[in-house]
Amino acid sequence: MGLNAKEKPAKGGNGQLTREDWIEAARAVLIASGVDDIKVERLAKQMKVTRGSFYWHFEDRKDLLDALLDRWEKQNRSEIAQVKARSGASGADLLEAARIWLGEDPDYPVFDMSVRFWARKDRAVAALVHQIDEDWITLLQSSLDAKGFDTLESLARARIIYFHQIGYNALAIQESLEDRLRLMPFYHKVLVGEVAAAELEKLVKQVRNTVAKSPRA
Amino acid sequence: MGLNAKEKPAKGGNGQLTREDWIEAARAVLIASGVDDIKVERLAKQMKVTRGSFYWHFEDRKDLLDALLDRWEKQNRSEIAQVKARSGASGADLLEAARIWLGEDPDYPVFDMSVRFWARKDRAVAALVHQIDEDWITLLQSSLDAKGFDTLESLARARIIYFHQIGYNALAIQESLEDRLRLMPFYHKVLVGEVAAAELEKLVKQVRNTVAKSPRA
DNA sequence: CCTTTTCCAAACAGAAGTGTATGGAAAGCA
DNA sequence: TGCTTTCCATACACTTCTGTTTGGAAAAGG
Repeated sequence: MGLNAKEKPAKGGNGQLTREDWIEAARAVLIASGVDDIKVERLAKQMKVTRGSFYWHFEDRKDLLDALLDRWEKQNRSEIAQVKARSGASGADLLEAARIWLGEDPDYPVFDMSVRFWARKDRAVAALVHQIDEDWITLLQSSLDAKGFDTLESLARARIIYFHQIGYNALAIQESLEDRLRLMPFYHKVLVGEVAAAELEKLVKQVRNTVAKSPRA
Repeated sequence: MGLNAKEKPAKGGNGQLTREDWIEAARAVLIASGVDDIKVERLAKQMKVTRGSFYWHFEDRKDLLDALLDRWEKQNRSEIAQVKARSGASGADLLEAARIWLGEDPDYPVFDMSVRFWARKDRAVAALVHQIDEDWITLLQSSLDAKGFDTLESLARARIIYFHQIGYNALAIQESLEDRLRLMPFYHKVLVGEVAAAELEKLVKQVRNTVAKSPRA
């Protein structure tokens, strides 16, 4: 019920559907209601074609899901790389991570959670997710190491930061960005143990700009 | 595939199946693979009866799911009440919460996450989950208030603690209890800002006992 | 012992979904 | 223009799931 009517015709340029079109539609369903609701038949109906089209672009349903997972992996690796790249000797990695988690793709948190839940039913997905998690935590830990914490405390703090973010995504909290930004100084104080008022101020402004450019639905 | 063979006959005492038997089986499936995999037919096959039995005990599939959700709610409310009850003027609420989250039911975290994901497809579930979350956070915040933090910082800390726990559950991390207990002093230091070595030591012992009594599968 | 309940089996009706085989239009190329 | 490749429609076979109906065995009550 709801969006069974006319979606955007999309159609990758001319009148034809591309592989990407299918993946994008599947991603939307994954975000909206989870892997199990990704049905070839529904997607076809939604895109106003028959399943014949799908089975030309894809081997089978699993082929589509693999492509979707691949997308998630690429996005995460890209983000990790961005954080690594943008944080030089300044040691501002945490703020860079915050920028990613707060701004960018508005419905990425839900996408992420959907993949995490999907992982419970698929060993391969689970392995990939776990690997990405390790990379994130290691990145955060090394950043905290550079700040002077000893190894074990760095690990504890890195995990708190990362788990907190995942937990926040899991709760799918609907709060205004302003409310969340208001709490950020406290978050930073607790998690990193210092204030860094100037850098925080800069971050908040940047996040506001990013969000302004990609308004919510 | 896998557990299609002979489960425990269960059968609530004599040879008959009870409503609880069905709910328990459904809970197992929910934990293993999510709501969408709770199928009347599969449950019946697993319990070696026909669906005729199910439709005698339950109105329909939704009736079963409602019962399952009710179970989750009761368990959470009970836990919140326990934490409230056991923490008197000592202000040790956080450690009480930790005891609950670490010890008790070994696969509760997964149960919890399953419900959270289920909430994405069902407004009623979402509302209930959100309400429980609010209760937990409020409880934690009031505890931190009592420790002397001002209101806004208490909220930030409460959320970090709670989100961290949920995030930990979401990642479904397979680490030994020992490893996690080893990090606890750091967690406590970061999240609460003090050490409390004595109380922590007591908690760790109690958790070990609790787990020893209910061994993992 | 006879009659209700209680609990489940069996069979029916129907929806929704996957994958395959085949044909056909329309664009691309020669 | 004729041929081939690209992309999709149509139809078929099969599986899985829900919910209903009806009947029957077996315990419970009288």
